[in-house]
Amino acid sequence: MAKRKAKEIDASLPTEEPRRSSRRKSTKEEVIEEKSLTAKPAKKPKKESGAEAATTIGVNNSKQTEGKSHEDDDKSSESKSVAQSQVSKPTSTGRQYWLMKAEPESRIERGHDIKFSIDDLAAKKEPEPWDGIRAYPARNNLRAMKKGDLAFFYHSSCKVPAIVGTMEIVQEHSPDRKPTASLYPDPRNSYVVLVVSAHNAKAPYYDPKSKPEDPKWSVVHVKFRQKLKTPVTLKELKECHTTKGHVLENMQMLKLARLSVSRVSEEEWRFLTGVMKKNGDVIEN
DNA sequence: GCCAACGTTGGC
DNA sequence: GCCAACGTTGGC
Repeated sequence: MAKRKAKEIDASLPTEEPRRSSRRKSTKEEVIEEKSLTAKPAKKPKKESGAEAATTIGVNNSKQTEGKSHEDDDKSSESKSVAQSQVSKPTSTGRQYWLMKAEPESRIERGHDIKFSIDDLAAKKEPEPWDGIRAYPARNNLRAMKKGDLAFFYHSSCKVPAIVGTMEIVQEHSPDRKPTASLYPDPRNSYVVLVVSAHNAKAPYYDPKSKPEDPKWSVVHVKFRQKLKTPVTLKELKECHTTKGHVLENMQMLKLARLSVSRVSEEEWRFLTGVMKKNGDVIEN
């Protein structure tokens, strides 16, 4: 995310998380509490911490039925465009690896700044929900994540696109429909706090098709692990990718450039962490 | 169900 | 800001 994720396509079940799309009329979910804070507007784009929001505003949590399947994956329309997801082959350790993109520079999406960098993640004290994923393939990858999996944190849409750190999946997918609060600029020189969710038309990731009863988008919660002293740039990744027979020849994020949440094979993970070590970073693992 | 138009992502 | 890639939409 940033979880902005990008959009990917794919199918599978609903999870939740709103992002953009058409409009639906919002229902009561959007509670709006107004407080004028002089604070600054919300920060992270894609993700937003639910916890934080919840406390700020205790709003509808009532429904959250998250129980409903997390598994359904495909409802036809959702599954039609599938991304080629390489089937996940179990790794020797049983742990899976991923690469998740976020935008470290400010960018406004539906009136909301989506910026989210490795430093922003590092500053979090609580598990961070990775939200904003609005493409099925990416969402499917989120749903395939298991607690304990590791992921590279990638900075996209910035001067030097690169893998800049690592994080751990600490909570498997859940609907993105939890109430989350965001601050929106108000004409009166203050900010309005709204409960944001996929079902709120004013939310940056609003998606009219995501119904509370059947969450379409999901989030996973991640925890910061480390920030690289020396990022592994997209440029380097591409050089490997285009080298015949290279370990990164089939790396998903390079084949599907627009996929914001991609799978990293064990071999790719080892190769890349090896590069990081050569660069002088200590990779805990 | 096909496909052209359109929109978005994201590197450059 | 441009543009290529690619997903989505919507008419037929």
